Amino acid sequence: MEKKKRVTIYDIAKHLGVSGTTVSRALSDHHSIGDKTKKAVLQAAKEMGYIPNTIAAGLRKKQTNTIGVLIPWINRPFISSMISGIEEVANDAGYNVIISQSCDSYKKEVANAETFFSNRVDGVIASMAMETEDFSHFNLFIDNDIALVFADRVGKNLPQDKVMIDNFAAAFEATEYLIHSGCRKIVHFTGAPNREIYKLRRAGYQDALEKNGIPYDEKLVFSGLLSGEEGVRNAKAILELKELPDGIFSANDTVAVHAMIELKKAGLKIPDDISFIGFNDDPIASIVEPQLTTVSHPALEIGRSSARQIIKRINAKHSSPPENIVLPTQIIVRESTRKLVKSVPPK
Amino acid sequence: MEKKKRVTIYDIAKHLGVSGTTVSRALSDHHSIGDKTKKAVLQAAKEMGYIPNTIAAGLRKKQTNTIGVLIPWINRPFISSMISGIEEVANDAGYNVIISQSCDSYKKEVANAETFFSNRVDGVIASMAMETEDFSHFNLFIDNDIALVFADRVGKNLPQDKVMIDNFAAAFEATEYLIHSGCRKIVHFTGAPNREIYKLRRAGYQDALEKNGIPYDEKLVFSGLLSGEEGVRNAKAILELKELPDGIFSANDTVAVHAMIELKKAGLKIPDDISFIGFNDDPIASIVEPQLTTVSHPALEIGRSSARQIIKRINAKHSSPPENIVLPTQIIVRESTRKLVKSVPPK
DNA sequence: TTTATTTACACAATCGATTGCGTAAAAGTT
DNA sequence: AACTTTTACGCAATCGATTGTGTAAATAAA
Repeated sequence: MEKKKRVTIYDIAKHLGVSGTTVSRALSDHHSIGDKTKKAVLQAAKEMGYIPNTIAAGLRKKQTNTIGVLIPWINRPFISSMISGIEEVANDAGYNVIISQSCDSYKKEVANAETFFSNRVDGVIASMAMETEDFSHFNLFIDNDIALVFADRVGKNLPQDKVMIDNFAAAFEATEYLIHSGCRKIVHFTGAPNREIYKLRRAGYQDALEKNGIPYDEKLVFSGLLSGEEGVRNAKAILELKELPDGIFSANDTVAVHAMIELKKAGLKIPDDISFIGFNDDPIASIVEPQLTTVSHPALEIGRSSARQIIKRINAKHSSPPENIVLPTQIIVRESTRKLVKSVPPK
Repeated sequence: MEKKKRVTIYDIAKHLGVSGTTVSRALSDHHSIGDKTKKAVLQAAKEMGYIPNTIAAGLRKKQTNTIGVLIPWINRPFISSMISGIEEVANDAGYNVIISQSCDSYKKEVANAETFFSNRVDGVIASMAMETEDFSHFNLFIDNDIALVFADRVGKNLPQDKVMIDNFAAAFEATEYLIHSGCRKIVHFTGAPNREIYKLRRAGYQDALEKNGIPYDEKLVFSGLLSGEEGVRNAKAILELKELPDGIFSANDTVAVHAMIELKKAGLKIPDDISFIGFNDDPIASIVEPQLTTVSHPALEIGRSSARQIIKRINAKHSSPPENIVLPTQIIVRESTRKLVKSVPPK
C-alpha cells in the first residue's frame, strides 16, 4: 500500500507562519509559547487532522512509550488475564503494550527479546518459557538499561524485580488442606522443573507431607506440560497404581479437571474416593462437577502490579535494588475436597 | 532510567573505516557492496552487539512492521485464541503485534485507534466493541491508506476486508438442529443488536423457526452482554415463564453454561427437559455436565486468516475490492442436545 | 532612563537508518 | 588504445519531532 502524506508539525507551522519549534512546543504546552499562539496551533492541529508521529518523537527522545510483554502463551486464562491487567495500567499511563508469545520455546523467547530490543521498548515484562534454562538473552535489557520485570514465571537468582505469588506457601497450604481433610496418599501434578514456580509448588507439597508425617514418594509426582491430555494420561496412570491415592494436588486446573473427569469415568467418586485441589482458578474450575477446589491466582493483579512496577522503573532516575512483590493467594474451597476433619492451624 | 549509548551503524562504520551507507547496505545485502566488505560488516556487527533500531528505520521507510489489533477483551477464550493466530502468522512474516482492548467501550475504541495511528502501525485488525455504532474513527486508517481488516465482529456495509464466519447459517443450523431433535419452544440468548454477528445469529434463529413452522416470539429472546451472571439471570427468568421452553440456542457458551447450571439446580434435566446449543466451543463447553453441544468458532483460523489478509494488503501495490473471507463452522454435538428425531436435510 | 528580566519565538543540530545520485577504479568490449 | 560497463562505495538529504542556544521585543525593576 503506497504511503500518503500525513500532516506534520511543519504543515501546521507553514499554515500559521510560525516555526516547527513553536508548533512542537505549543502542542506540549511549553511555557515559552504565548497563549494566542498555543490556541492557534491547537486549533490548526485539530482542523488539519494532525496526529503526532510517535515514531519520530521516539527516535529523538529515545523512548517509545512501549512495554514489551513476553509470555509463553496468550490463549490461556491465567495469562490473558494477566495481560489484561498489564494493558489496563499501561494504557492509562500512556504506554502501549506489544506482546510476543514464546510458545514455551527457548528459541522463540530469545528471538522475541531481540525484537523487543530492536523496537526499543522502554521496558519488558517477562514470564518465562518452560524450556528456558539460560537467562543470558535478558542481558540485552539489563546491559542496556531497559527496565525488566519478571512476572509469575520468574527466574531464580536474577537480580530483577519480580511480581509473583508465594508458590511454596500456597502449595504447602493446599497440600495441608488435603491432609487435614483426611487424605494420606497425595499425588502431585507438576510442570517443568526448570520453572521455579513448579519447583516451589512441589517443594511446598513435599514439605507439607513431611511436616505431617507422610513420607514423600517420587512415584506420586507426575511432571509434564500440565495440558488437558496430560490430565487424561495421568488419570490412567493413577488407575494402574496398586493402591489408589486419596488426594491430588495439581499445579494447574487444566490437568486437574481433565484428570478428574477421567477418574469419574472410571467410577471413582470425588471427593470421597479422591479429593482434588487445583491451581489458578480458571473458569473451568467452577464449571466442572464437582466444582474444583483450587488456589486462586491473582492474574489480573499480577498484571497490574507488574505494569506499575515497570513504569516505576522506567521513570526512575537512579537504579535501586530489585523488589520482590508477592501477591496473596487463597484456597477457594469448592466441592472437590472433603470437609476438614481437623481445623486448620492458625498461620 | 537514563539511556545508554547503543551501537549504531555509524559505530560499525567508524570501526571499519567505511561509511554508514556501506554498513546499512551491507546489512541489507545490497548488491553494490563487495563480498569482503559485507563479511567484515556482518562480523563487526555481531562482535559489537549491533541490533538495528527499527524505530529509526521505520521513520525513514515509513513503515513499522507493526500490526495493531483492536479487540474488545483479551481475556476471553475466543479472542485470545484469535490473537494467538494473528501473532503466529504476523511474527513469522516479521511483523510485531500491538494490542489494545476496547473493553467493549466506544470511547476506548476511538482512543485506541488514534494510538495505533500515532504509532504508525502498518495495518489494523479490528473486532468491534459492543457499544460501537458509529464507524467514523476507522476513517483515520482508510483515509490514510492504512490497511484495515475486520475480524469476527465486523461492521456492516463497510468496504473493508472481513474475516468471519457465516453467522446466519451457523445460527440457522443450530436452531434447526434443536428443532430436528424435537424442540418446539426455543429460547435465544443474544448480544448487543448493534453488533452484526448477534443480529445475524438472531436472524438465523428466527428464520429457522419460521421455516419450520414455529412462530417467532420476541419474548423468548434474551439480549445482553452474554456474561455468566446474565446466564444465571436468564435462567431465573425462564423459570418464571408460564410454559417452560424445551430448547435454548445461545450466542455464546458462557451464558449458556451458566444458565444450564442454574436450571439444573432448579431440578431440570438437560437435555431431556431443555436442550442447549451454545456458540464458540470455549473450554468450559466440554467441561460442563452434560457437555455442551455448541457451534465451533475457528478462532485461531480467523486470527491467522486476518493476519494473512492484512499482510497481503500492506504489501499490495494497488488497492483492490474488499474481500469477504468466510470460515466454516460446525456443530459439535455433545450431550446437551437430544438425538435427532428427523434426519438433517442435505444442505 | 537605564538595566535586568521575562516573554515569545526561530535556528539548527540531533535521533539512526535509508536512498538517490555521483564517482573513481576495475573489468570488459571493440 | 579508446570506450563502455560494471563494481564498490561515499555524500548528503530525508523521515518528523525535540531541544539547547540565541535573540528580539516587551515588561519590570532600579
